[in-house]
Amino acid sequence: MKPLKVYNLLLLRFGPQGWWPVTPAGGNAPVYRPGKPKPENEEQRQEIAFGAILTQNTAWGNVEKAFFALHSAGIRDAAGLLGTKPDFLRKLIRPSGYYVQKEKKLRGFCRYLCENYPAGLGDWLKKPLKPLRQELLSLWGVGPETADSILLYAGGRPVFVVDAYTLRLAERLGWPSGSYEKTQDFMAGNLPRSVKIYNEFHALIVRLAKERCRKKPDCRLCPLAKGCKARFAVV
DNA sequence: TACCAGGTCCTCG
DNA sequence: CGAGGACATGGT
Repeated sequence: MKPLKVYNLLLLRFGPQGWWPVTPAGGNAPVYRPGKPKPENEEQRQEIAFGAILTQNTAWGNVEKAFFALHSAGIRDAAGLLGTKPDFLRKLIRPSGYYVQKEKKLRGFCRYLCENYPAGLGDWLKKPLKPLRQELLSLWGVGPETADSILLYAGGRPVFVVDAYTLRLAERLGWPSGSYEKTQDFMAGNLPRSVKIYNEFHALIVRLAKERCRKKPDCRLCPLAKGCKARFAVV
């Protein structure tokens, strides 16, 4: 089964997912927003970048708790974050796990942003794609998935995001799955170069992986069962 | 209780 | 390179 077919089946079954969730003006928790695929302002772009770091190998619900604490403390952007002391910031983001590492990652990202792109993340993310991605990857704590999530969801750049779910699905469907890059190249090579599709597809894969294509897959009612190698698996 | 979650870094061989 | 371990909280 080809990627575009899978995309259409998932979209048919689940509908638009409204990624990436961001906190509305005045709110204190991120919400999904189907129909509005772009961040509306600089604050939201930065929140997406923070979320991309905080959600590393972590359940999103725990990231939401961290955002709630950050927002309750009045921290909504890089400048605010840089105004905190390490110990205090660690406490705020503690529910998201790996809080000693993540405090460093967030602060490092914010420091780099403020020092090199005072006009903001939106400005930074307009640079030419290839070197821009390399620049993100050069930051400590920003790996391929985090960089690509920032590029796609905060920057609206055409980069397909691969995650653990995508690799698992690729494996089960018989797509290239050995490494991040192999799966990413395959997806990019078999889909229109569309930010809309990259955005929605990744979100739909996460939805499918949580609902059906778990580590122990439950293939009953899976919209992809018909063309999948693992189709006989049941909880 | 044990396993898992929208990874990344470091160290070895 | 690539495999293996460390990093950590909260939900089921």
